[in-house]
Amino acid sequence: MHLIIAEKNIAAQRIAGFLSSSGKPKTEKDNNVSIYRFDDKVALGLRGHVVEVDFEEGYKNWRSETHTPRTLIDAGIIRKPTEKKIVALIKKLSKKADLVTIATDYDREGELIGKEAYEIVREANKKVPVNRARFSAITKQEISAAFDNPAEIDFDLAAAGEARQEIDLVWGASLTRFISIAAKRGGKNILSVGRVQSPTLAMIVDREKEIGEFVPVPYWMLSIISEKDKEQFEARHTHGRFDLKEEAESALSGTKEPVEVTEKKEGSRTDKAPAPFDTTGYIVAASRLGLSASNAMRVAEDLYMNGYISYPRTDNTVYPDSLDIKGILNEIKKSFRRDTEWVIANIRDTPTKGKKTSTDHPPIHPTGAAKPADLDEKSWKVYELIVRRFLATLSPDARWKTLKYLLNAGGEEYTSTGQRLEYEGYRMVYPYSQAKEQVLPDLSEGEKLPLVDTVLEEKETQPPPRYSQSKLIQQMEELGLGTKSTRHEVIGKLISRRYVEDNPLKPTQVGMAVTESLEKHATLITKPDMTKTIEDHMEEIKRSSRSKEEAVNESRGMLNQIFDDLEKNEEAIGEEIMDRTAEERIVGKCPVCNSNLMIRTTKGMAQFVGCTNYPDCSFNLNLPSVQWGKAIRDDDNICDQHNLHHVKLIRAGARPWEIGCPLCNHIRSNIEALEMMDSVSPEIIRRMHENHIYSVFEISKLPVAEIASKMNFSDKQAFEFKKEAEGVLEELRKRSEVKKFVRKTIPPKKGRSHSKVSNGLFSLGITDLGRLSCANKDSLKSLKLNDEEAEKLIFEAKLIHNKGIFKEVGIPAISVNKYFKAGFIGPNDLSTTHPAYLSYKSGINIDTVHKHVSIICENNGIAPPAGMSRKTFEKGRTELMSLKSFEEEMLEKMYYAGVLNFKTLIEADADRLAKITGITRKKIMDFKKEAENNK
DNA sequence: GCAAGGTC
Repeated sequence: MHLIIAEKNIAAQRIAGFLSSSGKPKTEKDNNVSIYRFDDKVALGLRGHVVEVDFEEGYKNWRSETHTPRTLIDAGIIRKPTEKKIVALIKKLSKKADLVTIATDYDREGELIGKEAYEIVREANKKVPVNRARFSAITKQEISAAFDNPAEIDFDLAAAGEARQEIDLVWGASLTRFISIAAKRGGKNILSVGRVQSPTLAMIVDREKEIGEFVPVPYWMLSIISEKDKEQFEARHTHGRFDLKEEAESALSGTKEPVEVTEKKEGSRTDKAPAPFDTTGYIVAASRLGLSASNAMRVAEDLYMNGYISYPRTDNTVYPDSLDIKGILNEIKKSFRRDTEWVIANIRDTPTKGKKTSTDHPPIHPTGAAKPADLDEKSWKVYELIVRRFLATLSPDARWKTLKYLLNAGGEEYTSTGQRLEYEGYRMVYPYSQAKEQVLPDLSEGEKLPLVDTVLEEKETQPPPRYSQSKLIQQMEELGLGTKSTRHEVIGKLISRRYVEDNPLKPTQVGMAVTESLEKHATLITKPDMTKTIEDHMEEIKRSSRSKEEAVNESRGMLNQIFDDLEKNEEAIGEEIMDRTAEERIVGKCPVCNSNLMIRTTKGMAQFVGCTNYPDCSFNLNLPSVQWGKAIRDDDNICDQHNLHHVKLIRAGARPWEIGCPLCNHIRSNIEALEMMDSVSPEIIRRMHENHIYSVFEISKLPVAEIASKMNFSDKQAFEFKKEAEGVLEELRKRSEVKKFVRKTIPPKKGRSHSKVSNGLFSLGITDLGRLSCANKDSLKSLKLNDEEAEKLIFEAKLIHNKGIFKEVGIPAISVNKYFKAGFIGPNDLSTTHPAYLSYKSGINIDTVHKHVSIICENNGIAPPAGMSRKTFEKGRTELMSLKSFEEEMLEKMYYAGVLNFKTLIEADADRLAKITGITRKKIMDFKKEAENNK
């Protein structure tokens, strides 16, 4: 059997299709991995890398005393499977194989992925021959050729890839750990460092600095408006930019009618049809359609998976000769008939070419016809873009006619340029670039025209713009940072680490602080040059003029030197970062003491804005807890009234929640509770706010004397005011108990949210669990609860409420639970049931039961039943059990009826006892007689 | 818990 291993499932499927004699391989699933069988061959797809590098055992703990971040540099490196099912399947199939062909992508990483598969094959089968098929596109022609002329795995090329992996791991992991620990950050807040991400972040930080340091310089532009045959046109002064206003003004005053045409230049310009799409080119074009880099890649991936376009991750901008361009045109003609026919009729000699050729995949092009109805709106826009780009690369260049006039007005020289599309060319089918026609009237040299207007504009030089995602990706590509598949992910990583934010990209304080620390102490990792060096070394490894070990060890040496410096400065680095990031949490000045107000989080989940002068100043403002998102300062918005930065809560996968000004928010969220206090009026609220008191809670915490002086109250008034606040707090506490209870007890339904039910209860006057526990079932109908739910709500409330009462009088929770379990859920159940029965049912011994019953009775003003010792109780039980034909289960019934020994049996009324216990009167009479005799 | 690189 011949085993064929491709880089991914789809590739395996298509390769099998091209190689099979019938054209229809048999698809099977083995442990959820697809395999394709045909002609005694099996094709199987990997999922890219199926193993990953990691450190050997013993380096898991970040804060280990012995295995510090530095020790990672020389730690042993292992490779461990990440796709266990695929690895197992390869082993299983290898055992039966008599030939294995590695058919991974034709690039360095593909060679490494292939070598990984080779190692797995070898583990299971030492002898089977393994060869390598190389192809640049999965077309019938290339695949057949590759399998007809198989080659060998290039182990040197794979080793080059391994060197890259090991260097990235060692640098990334050791520096990430070091800087995170120095800045005391863990969990989700770690500070990551890497060969690609750190230089990328540095680019964004550098740009931000340039913008910050930019000093705008004013300049002046002068132009005139003239006309011919009522058609106006504009001309600019040939001096261009005037740096001095006086010069511009003197040129303006020198400008006089008539405007004379001194020169006319006509020409033409070729407007080249665009090159085929590689990944970067595609992302840039898609961003003009409003797609972010990661969205663009996701949509393209989806189109690829459905067979509409070719593989979207490619560095190639030159169509390979094997590409069946006519075939593709025929296919897309189904969806773009007119455009395709035009292209076929006007096709250029050879398709356009870009600057980059590579062996991995062809440029992105359509592979199948889609109709708008097959795709969602966004996918269709992208598909159309890719089809039109493909058509454009086969279309003739466009041509523009250009026209330039030189004009003289009173000795001042002006110029006007125009252009007109002479031949549309590729623009017929590719309407995405917005070059505009600029039409000028037809003038001849020597012609004199009127001066309609003059325009003197003051302008300013502009700072460079922040990077957009697509611009950054282009820049990364230029510097060799990342790959076609990872560049957009790197940006995502910087955002999720909170190093950068917004679009265009802006660094945060954390991003800047980390970059500056690294630039100071580990410059190498912040520069694109590191990637270049690694590339050079990889090239040498590939040519076997350097060994992998040599390259990795050289890199380790450099990293060790860096750590000499880092470890010396660990404390300073940590403090620098922590100081800088603290700044990001300051929202403004404390209205009480004018210190800084800062966003803080307690050890639990609570977040608030508090004064940095605490405990001397206790001013603080509540924020929603972390579960709603992490509170961060909104740099762009400041409250007009309180002069504080707005705050927003950010949470992965959710839109930011704009809290607005934290003080306004605090006032807003406390006003309702304040208004529950009878003595609160708008005037009182005004006085409170003046003294920075905003909530009922704050009133309850203030000393009476302070309330009196701040609010201008008498001591008695202040005392009452505080008491009232405490009352409201208690009321609120009970309400929140009810809310919590409702959430726990009743499942939410459409139109009946938890808060609707709670608020409904409040409006019925049911504001605590006690009231709910004795509510009428029917009165809850208005809350859209069915009978069963209303009953449940009341019953559960009773349980909780009564538990509270039991607890209050001093019955321990363990006993209460036993009573509840036995079905005694209220104080009345205890006071009206015989202690013997209570004890029997609950399993609590009689002394204890008696104590509990006495407590309840005392509290209700009832005389407690006579006491009974455990010994007496047990003796009575033995007596009853000794009766002839007395059965165990009768005990329960007797206890229930208050019969617990011979004495009480003899005293009991036989008829009543028979009725309660359901035991026949005759039997009871027998028992009574026997008891009498044995007394 | 860390990188960058594949792929989903």
